[in-house]
Amino acid sequence: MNNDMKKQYENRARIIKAMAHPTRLFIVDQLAKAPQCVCKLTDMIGDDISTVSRHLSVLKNAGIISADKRGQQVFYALRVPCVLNFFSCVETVIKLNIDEQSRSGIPI
Amino acid sequence: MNNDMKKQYENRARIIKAMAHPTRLFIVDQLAKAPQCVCKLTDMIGDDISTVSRHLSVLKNAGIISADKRGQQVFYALRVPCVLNFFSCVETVIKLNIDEQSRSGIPI
DNA sequence: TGCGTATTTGTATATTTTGCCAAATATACA
DNA sequence: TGTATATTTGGCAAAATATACAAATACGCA
Repeated sequence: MNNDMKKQYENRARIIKAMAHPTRLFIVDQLAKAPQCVCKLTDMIGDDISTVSRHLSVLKNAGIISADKRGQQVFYALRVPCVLNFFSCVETVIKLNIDEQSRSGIPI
Repeated sequence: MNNDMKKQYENRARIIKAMAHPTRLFIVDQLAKAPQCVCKLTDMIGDDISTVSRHLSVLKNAGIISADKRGQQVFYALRVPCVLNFFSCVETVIKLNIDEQSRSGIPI
């Protein structure tokens, strides 16, 4: 693998890594419905607001969400809706795994 | 967020996390073309074979690829082709990021 | 200006992930 | 059986990530 290729895969991995956390997936799901402020998301998630803020900055740095300051509040919005397509594929994987498990789990 | 929801997002994150590494993205890309043995992938990647084997086991545990032993060799194959859809979306994000950067980078 | 609310950032700690070497395992074949 | 090849696994050190608390910052409003 040459250097350019390597960089390309690193860039891709950076985006996917930004999604690879339960809280951040939840955030993406919520922002798909409508932009939300940090406080509202924090209420829903239940972690410390500083933790939620950090998750938001990870998503923002990856370019997946955008921030919009309105008064004291910051509203985050989903910038790239196609990331929602990940979910259906992920569900497919999970379903396949469960099927396989039940198949191998029942001895004859 | 209740406990079931939390588990659901954890399960999803587990799958996505398995993809979130440059080497593993490369592997997925290669296996999309055809199943490959560990040694061939190791040649292409250039890391230690034990490292490649570990990456493969991460993908396998997530259910993204499958293993098939043929003689001394183990051939891995892509189990869920829909993960390839991730790439086009990721490229969209990267392109948007570059566009934005060039827009904000040029002062009037 | 001073206070209250919303958010981010500094810092410390705990946990997870990576990647290599060496050792173990599995298989083919002489 | 003994040897060579392919792969996985144990163990460890370095790096990255996650999380909370405290402190800093930003803003609106009295």
